Amino acid sequence: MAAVNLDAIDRKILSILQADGHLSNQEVAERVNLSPSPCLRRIRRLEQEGVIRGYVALLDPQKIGLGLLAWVNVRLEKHDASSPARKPRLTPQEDFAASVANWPEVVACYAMTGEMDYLLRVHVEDMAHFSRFMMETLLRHPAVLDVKSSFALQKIKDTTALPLV
Amino acid sequence: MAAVNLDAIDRKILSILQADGHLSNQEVAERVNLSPSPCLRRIRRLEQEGVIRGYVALLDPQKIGLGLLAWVNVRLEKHDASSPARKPRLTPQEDFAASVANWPEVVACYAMTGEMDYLLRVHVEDMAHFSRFMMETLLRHPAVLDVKSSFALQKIKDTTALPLV
DNA sequence: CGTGAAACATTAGCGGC
DNA sequence: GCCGCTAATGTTTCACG
Repeated sequence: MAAVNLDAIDRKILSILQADGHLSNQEVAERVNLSPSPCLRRIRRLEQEGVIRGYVALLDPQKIGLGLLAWVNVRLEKHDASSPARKPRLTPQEDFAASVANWPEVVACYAMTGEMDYLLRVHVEDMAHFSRFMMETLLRHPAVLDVKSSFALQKIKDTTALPLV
Repeated sequence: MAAVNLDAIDRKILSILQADGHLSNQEVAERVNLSPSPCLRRIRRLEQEGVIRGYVALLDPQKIGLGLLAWVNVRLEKHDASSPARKPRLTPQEDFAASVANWPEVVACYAMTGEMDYLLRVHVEDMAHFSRFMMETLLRHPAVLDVKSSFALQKIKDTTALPLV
């Protein structure tokens, strides 16, 4: 969980693989001025330490028909401890988190500071689908008290590449 | 830009590569019950059509010392058209977008509906770094009128895999 | 860390359904 | 059109210096 020590070559490897995860080890080795085997050893080490969480293909939402991107702020009911006949199996938080895991249109969900409890990133086809998701899924969830939605008008920047400190 | 026609095998390939972009073509071919060459031809076609935008390595923010994740809502000054001595080179929107591209701690930025104009996702080491980013960079930007920040307390879900409709 | 060799993967051409 | 075979080329990976 704690931060890992990285030297300059490690950081260079990470920044290369953040930009293109499909480069061959040989290509990466060339760019960091190493021969293939030590470069591969570093990459495997970074994978095992969990610095590299994995490799993925990124898709274009428009091209697969997901034309609408929304952020939804969600507030949950406060766990009412005044009259619990018996202890519920799940807190509202646990119940909500478990549901979010099964909603594919929700690609990200964070518990947040501030007025609202959760921030969700939601990809859907269009406003009709968003409306259905809200009415039939999110607002029907027993733990959900209140929601506020905003919609993306324009993407200025969106990268999976983290700054290397 | 428009959505692309995908058959069941294309969707299966995409869902496999969204989960693991490092699988060999042979492995993918096996899982979709195709021999390697037609599978590779499909993957190359999906890449060329832009359905697959690219392949990347995902890093663990904690492991590289990025312990704080913030969302920042930004409101820009309204372009004052009442007394322009001469036309400025950039609108406040263009000016802000150009700056965001150069701030590595801002990994995502969307123009949004609602009260605030932009939503930024910001990865930094800790609150001291966040404070410096705000004071010395974001709030000093001439186009920025007003900001509101929230901080991630807990990650419930965060995936790059989009739902395949 | 680098070298070399075996094992493995990618990819283009061609024939068949 | 889309599939699958084959064969040449390129890549990964490991033992060893």
